[in-house]
Amino acid sequence: MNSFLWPTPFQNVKNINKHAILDLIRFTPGGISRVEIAHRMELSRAAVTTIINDYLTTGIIREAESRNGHSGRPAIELEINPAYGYVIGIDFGATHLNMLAADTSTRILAEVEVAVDIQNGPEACLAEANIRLQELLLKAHLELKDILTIGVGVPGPIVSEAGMVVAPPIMPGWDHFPIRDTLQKQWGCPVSVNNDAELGVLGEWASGAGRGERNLIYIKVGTGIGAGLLMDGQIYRGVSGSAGEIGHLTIDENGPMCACGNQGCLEAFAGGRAIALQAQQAVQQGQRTQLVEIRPVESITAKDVAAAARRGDLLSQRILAQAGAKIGIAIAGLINMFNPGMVIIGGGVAQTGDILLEPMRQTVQRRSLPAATRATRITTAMLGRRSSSMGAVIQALTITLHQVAERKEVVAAQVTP
Amino acid sequence: MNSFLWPTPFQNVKNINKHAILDLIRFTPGGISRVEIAHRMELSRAAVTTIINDYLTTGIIREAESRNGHSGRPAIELEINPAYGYVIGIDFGATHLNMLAADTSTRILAEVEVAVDIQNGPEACLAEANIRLQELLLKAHLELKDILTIGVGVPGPIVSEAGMVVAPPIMPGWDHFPIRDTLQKQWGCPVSVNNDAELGVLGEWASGAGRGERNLIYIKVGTGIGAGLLMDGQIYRGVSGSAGEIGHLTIDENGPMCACGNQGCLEAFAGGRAIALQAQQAVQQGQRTQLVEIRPVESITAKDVAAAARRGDLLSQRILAQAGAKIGIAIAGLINMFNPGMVIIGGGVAQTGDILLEPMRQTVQRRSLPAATRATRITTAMLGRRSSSMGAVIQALTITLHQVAERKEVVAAQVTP
DNA sequence: ATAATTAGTTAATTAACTTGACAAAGTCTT
DNA sequence: AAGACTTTGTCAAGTTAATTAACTAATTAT
Repeated sequence: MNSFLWPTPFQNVKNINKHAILDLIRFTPGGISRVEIAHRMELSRAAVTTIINDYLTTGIIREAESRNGHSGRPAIELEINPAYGYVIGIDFGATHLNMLAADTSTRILAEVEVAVDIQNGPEACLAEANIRLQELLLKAHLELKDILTIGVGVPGPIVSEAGMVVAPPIMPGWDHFPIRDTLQKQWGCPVSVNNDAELGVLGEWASGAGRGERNLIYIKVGTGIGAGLLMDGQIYRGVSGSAGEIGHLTIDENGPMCACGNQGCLEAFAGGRAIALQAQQAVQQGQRTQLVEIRPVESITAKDVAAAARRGDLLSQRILAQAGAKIGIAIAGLINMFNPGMVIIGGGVAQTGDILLEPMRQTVQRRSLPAATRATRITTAMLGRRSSSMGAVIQALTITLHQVAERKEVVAAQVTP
Repeated sequence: MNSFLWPTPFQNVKNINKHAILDLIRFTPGGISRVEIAHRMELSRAAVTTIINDYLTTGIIREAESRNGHSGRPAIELEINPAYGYVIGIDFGATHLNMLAADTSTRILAEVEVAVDIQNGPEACLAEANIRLQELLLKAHLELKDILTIGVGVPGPIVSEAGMVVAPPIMPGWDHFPIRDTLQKQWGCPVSVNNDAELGVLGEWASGAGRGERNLIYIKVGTGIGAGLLMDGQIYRGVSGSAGEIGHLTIDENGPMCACGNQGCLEAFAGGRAIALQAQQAVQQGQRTQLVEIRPVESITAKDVAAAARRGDLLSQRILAQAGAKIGIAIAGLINMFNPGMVIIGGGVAQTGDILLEPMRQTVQRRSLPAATRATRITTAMLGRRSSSMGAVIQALTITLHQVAERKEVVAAQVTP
């Protein structure tokens, strides 16, 4: 028997089984039958039947084709009804904006990705988001009134109750700006604002590389570096929402200055801006590289470095390899401390592939406890640049679907004979 | 509204409220009344009454004196009945063995502490534990048959279902030894084996410096260095039980060799054995220190260094300060990654006090994100060397009390008139 | 065609909880 | 000091989510 340990009294949540069954249906690819639900939840088939009938009448789930097993009556697979409604997932990166439109069954209907600098401040960025949302809706053949909920990700520490960021290192002008309230008023539907790395781990867990893994770390390597933590099946945020902020781990006390004010932070070694800066300095020093073609020197970006590295530019490859090794140090620490089942590397810089990942893996191997490393697989994000926006979709669906699940079914008035 | 997120179907646990109420009573100092329970659990007073009456008839709890508030009928405080029974908590350190006897209300009745080297292997250590248990029982005026459950802590990664350690870095000869089964046979009562740092965080949370804190890290600095993690009110072990094993974080790739085979591990800088080794080498090099008095040089221990430092020995102070700074690096990492509300420093070496702690605090301050550090208090263990054995007591009580709570109350047969 | 097997439903029962009334035990007001 | 007020705890009746056990439904195996 596993030991009990609920040091904190259980938060009062009604209809636990109803909600759990809904999630079981949502997150089981290919559908799941009533018996299987009963088995997995340790409930009677009768109990499952009544709950499922309730969901069927609301239209939130539907019966799919029955998959015939080996013998006996074939089971009817249950799945989320895609036609129930639609949601939007938005990811504000430091330099990009990614938007997805999805139906209730998490199928992507349309995507929009544009370059937007988050340093332009909240008003400009949210206005841009509004324009792009219209574009996305047009592509998906939807209207704003069809949208049930919108999930939003931003690259900074969130106070989720307030729907805003506090003291974000790479979002100047956004501190305490009421992101959720502004968008909710602008669009007239529920909006949920979350940290992008957190949404990344959610997205990869629900429909990416981390399916079924209860202890998962998603590392977003972009302009900033942050980690989203899924621990024992729950997203972990810490006491003030800044858990997983690994971008400002000190890697070398005598390292380069970081935007946060400290010295030798991981981000100052391996963040997108740091990679660009190193390349620019190398060009100015006259080192041999394909990057000299880019003018002015200050316009060289991490993307350029990645592209040059893929074309065989040695300097670019060396810069990325060094960045990978530094990230590896942080990951080794994460693995020793968290002992996760999987680490997923995502974000713009990570799309460089093995040039960054190979030195990273080597550093992890060399620096972490064999006992922990053996249990941990390290992969790249399956959803690529869509990890976080997909997480935002999942989050939006979670809100919508569980709200429906809470609603008591209105039974038609019975006429006494 | 907080977002739902139960990605994994809820584990089937019956009588959640019954168990939660029991824990609420256990972990509320000074008792708690029925109304207050109803309020905290969001249950009706009537529901609480029936559950409480059930517990009262089993004798697991009792009514204490009523505390009169301001007006109205005074509430009756409920508390665990100390006379319900007794448990034992045992902590195997690397060099010491600490045992506590406690009643059901966590009051300590007796303590035994002896020097035992864990390197003597399981048979010798468990035999020694048996001898000392008799001594403890004698002191507490108890007999073995009075003991309900025994909790045991060991300094290595545990497979809790199996009750044994796997690949422990500092427990030669213990790998896969059936600790729980051996002790259970030896003593004839349920035995629970857990990691010592894990028990440390439990002990400090329940009756030490970490009361009421849902996100807590306990760091045990002794021969080995390990952390126990309490996250969102639950002990976190990771996928293979090695979460919190910070002793083998790489601090400096070119640092001294560690017993684990890697180079520059935290333990190789700041563990008890490393501190002793540094002192021995300094003496051999003829450095000025009070430690020259100890002969042979090889017998100098970390305890000697701590004692000399307190007496003003500069070399010893420098060694400890350097160790503190290295531990600070690891703690800064923990704070950035976990964003805990509190970090508690315990274990033998930590009892040195400010000589170790001050440089540690400074390093943490310098190396971690202000946003996270501001939310984190850093303290020393309130229970001192008893953190883990107290945790073992708590764990033993958890098992016993919740077992009683599971039992259906046998209602006396009703006689129909 | 019949037996065996597995899936889902129905009706009766059970257990945990809520609701609302009420008794119990105090303080506060005049 | 008497009554008003307040708060705690209990009781009885009703509600709801679940179980149990029998039953129907739809398929494969013989």
